[in-house]
Amino acid sequence: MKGYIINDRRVGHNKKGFKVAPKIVDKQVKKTEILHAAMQVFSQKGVVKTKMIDVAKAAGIGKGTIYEYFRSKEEIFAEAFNLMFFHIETQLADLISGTDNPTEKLHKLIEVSLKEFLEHSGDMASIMMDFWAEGIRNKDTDVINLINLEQIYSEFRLIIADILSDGINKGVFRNIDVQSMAAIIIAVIDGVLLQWTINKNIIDINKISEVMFDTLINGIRL
Amino acid sequence: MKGYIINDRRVGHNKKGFKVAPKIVDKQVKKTEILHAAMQVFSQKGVVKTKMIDVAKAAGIGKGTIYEYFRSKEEIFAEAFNLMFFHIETQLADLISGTDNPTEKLHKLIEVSLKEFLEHSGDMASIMMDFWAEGIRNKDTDVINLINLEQIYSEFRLIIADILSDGINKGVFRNIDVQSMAAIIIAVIDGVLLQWTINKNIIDINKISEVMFDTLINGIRL
Amino acid sequence: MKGYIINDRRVGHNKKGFKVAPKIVDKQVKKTEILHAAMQVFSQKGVVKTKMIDVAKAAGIGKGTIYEYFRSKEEIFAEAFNLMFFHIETQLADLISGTDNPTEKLHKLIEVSLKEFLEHSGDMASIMMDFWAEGIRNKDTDVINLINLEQIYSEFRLIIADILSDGINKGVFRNIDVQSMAAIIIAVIDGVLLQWTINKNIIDINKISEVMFDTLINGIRL
Amino acid sequence: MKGYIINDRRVGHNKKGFKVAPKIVDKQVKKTEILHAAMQVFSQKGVVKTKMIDVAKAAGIGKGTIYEYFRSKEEIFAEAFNLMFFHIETQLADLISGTDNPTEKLHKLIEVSLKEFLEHSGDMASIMMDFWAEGIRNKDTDVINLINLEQIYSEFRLIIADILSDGINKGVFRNIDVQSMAAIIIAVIDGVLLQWTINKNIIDINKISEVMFDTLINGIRL
DNA sequence: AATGAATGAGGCTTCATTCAT
DNA sequence: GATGAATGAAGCCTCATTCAT
Repeated sequence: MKGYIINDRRVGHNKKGFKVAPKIVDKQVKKTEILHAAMQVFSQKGVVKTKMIDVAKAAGIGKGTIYEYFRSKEEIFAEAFNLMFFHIETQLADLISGTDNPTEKLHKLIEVSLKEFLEHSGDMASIMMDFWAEGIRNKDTDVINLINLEQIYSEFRLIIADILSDGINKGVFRNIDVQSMAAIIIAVIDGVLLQWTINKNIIDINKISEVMFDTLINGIRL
Repeated sequence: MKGYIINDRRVGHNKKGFKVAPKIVDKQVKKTEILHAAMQVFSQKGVVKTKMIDVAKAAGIGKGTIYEYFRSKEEIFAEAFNLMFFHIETQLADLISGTDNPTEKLHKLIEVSLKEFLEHSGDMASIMMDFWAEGIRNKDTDVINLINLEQIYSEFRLIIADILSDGINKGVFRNIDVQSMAAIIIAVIDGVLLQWTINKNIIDINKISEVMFDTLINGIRL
Repeated sequence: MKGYIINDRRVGHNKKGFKVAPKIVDKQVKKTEILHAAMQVFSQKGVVKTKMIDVAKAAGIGKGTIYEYFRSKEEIFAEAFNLMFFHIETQLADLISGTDNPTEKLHKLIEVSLKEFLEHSGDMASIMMDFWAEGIRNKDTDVINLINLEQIYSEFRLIIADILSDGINKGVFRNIDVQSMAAIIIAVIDGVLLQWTINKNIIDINKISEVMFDTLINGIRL
Repeated sequence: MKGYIINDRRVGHNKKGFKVAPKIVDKQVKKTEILHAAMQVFSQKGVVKTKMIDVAKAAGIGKGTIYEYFRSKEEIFAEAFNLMFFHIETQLADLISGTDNPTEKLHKLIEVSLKEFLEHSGDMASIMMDFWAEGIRNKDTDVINLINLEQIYSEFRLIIADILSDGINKGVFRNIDVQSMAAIIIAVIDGVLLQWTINKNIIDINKISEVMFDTLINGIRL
């Protein structure tokens, strides 16, 4: 984890040599406020259609003020992107750490990623889809330095691969290719979120979640 | 001759019956040419970053000429989108119709969608991801009338649900919820394509395809 | 009169020395056809909003064909403009020549210009207003060479001034400034046509025509 | 300082109560500045030929700045149009209110509308003609909502009809149709302005003004 | 530090005119 | 002669970013 969020709150020094930390903390707080406002707007209008003035209004500040905290629109996007995935990763790590049972971990993983996630933070799913779309689009441009979809997915795959390896070692799962299986599990989750984004009414997340877990476990258990 | 298409059904007659000499251009063919040029550019720069002038240059025509064939940038996008999914659907239908065995059908479905598809039309995957991203982004705007992601996904789900129902009836698959399972199968394919788009080197499509099919069949067979 | 319409139908010669008049007549005829088609469209859409393709369609010919007969859109406009005023001038001259009585002449002038004119060629009024508007707008541009609003108005004033002078000589009218009075009479007619163009329902041409003539005669009679 | 207007009521407060330093620009004043610049250009090039960049240059600002004050080119036109007629109406009302004598009122009306008006604001006449031409052309389009030539003329007719009715009641004018006469009086003024616009040298406004008033009074007095 | 007025590069689209057939 | 496909100059407008206050 690159530590995008919990990062360099450097302690500054004024001309007279005294330490001045508070100001910098304030800056960080306000930056996060703007970020949250931006995410709010992103989820409503999509990244491309979101204008700087929209973000400013949502944050209750002036348009120019944004540039005190971010270099560009792209940077806002990138930081929001990273903030979101940091949240998700943290949430997942927490839930998974609640048990030692690999099957249980997978169950939680799917449940949290789909059911809980959608029910409690539906908006987030929309933003994620949008970030994701934007991430794809920008895979060959400058933003590549700011948002690293590749790294994020690698990390997710690693987490899941670990669970699977653990399950295999414990004799719960059969000896599958954990790298591929990890990719597949992430794929299903992403794919379902996508379909849900397209039409929230047709996709019955509860049923799908259940069927997915059943099939998965049936498919990989020893 | 900037690649005009010459064909034989072009000699028109004016009101007085005299032969006239209209330019020998099949509008439909040229339209398709432009569409292919556009898709080429889309796959390289992404839809949003593709400018009309880019499409024009790629098609070897003038900027204004595009508007002889398309009303707007959005229309080009929508038609390219539909063209692509028409191709995919046709391809899938063809392959699936080659056998009566539901298991075999699923195998082909996955293989074509992933392995074959990527190997033989890698660019298409990139465009599809991009279209898809764009489709999500525009789900609440005017484009909704031109590209209907919702309908396309419904059709895909239907095709797969039919295979599954057939398998259940034939006693090959256990009695799963076919709607959910269909959504899940599509989800995996989409999700894997996504990861592949993000990093083509890490995702081993052959392995994944195999693991996916194994797990799926293991998971749903009676 | 510059003779815009009745002009140089030159007799051409082909390579072998034989006279070939017919072709040239045809050209003139077709040119006039296009002109009439153009005027039709002008009256419906206004000059600026009329596109070459509109004129072509109205004339039942191809877009490019227009350029066989006219150098530019502006030339079409100018020739249509002149054609129209030539018609009007001819009509007026005809009517006025029907009597020797100056009062009668003024009566006819007003009646033809307003009542008859509007009743029988309402469309023409619209075009005229539009031509006129366009003439004003282009008073400082190239078109000045093609349409000469200035000359046309001078000619109109001359016709009316002659009637007035005649009336003064005959002891029917008092000794007014005929130049000014001529300008005024034209002004009323133009101004009423304008108001009629703006709202055809409110302006009662019959009443106005009557009141105008009464007031005028009352105002200038000896 | 490109001609910013500085005034004293500009110190704003943000949510937290701190003073902020907004640019010292009175939006309304600047809007009017742009409007005047636009009218300047309109009078020189005509409305249609006036481009946004022309207006920007004339106002000494950037192209984009215009859009901070006006939604579109059409809106600039409409507001300039209304501003102009507001000026005229105000001027007329002022002058007419200076006396109770209907004859005197008509005299002033004509004199102001022609002589004074032209002498002191010659440019305005050109713009008015142009606005007017544009108003005619756009009588069937969207602009109808912004500039209402119809309503403006109705108001003018009403003002004049009132004067005439007053004169008739006072036994100064004979019992003419006031509606028609009002239309006619406006018509003469418009028509004379038109001819003056076409050729400023030939039209002797002083003489015409005098002749017009004489003839009118002669024509309508009891 | 905060602001929003100002800006101009850049994009889409229109349409008069050209020209190969 | 007739045609309409092709074109690109030109125009309106958007919006991220700058910067004076």
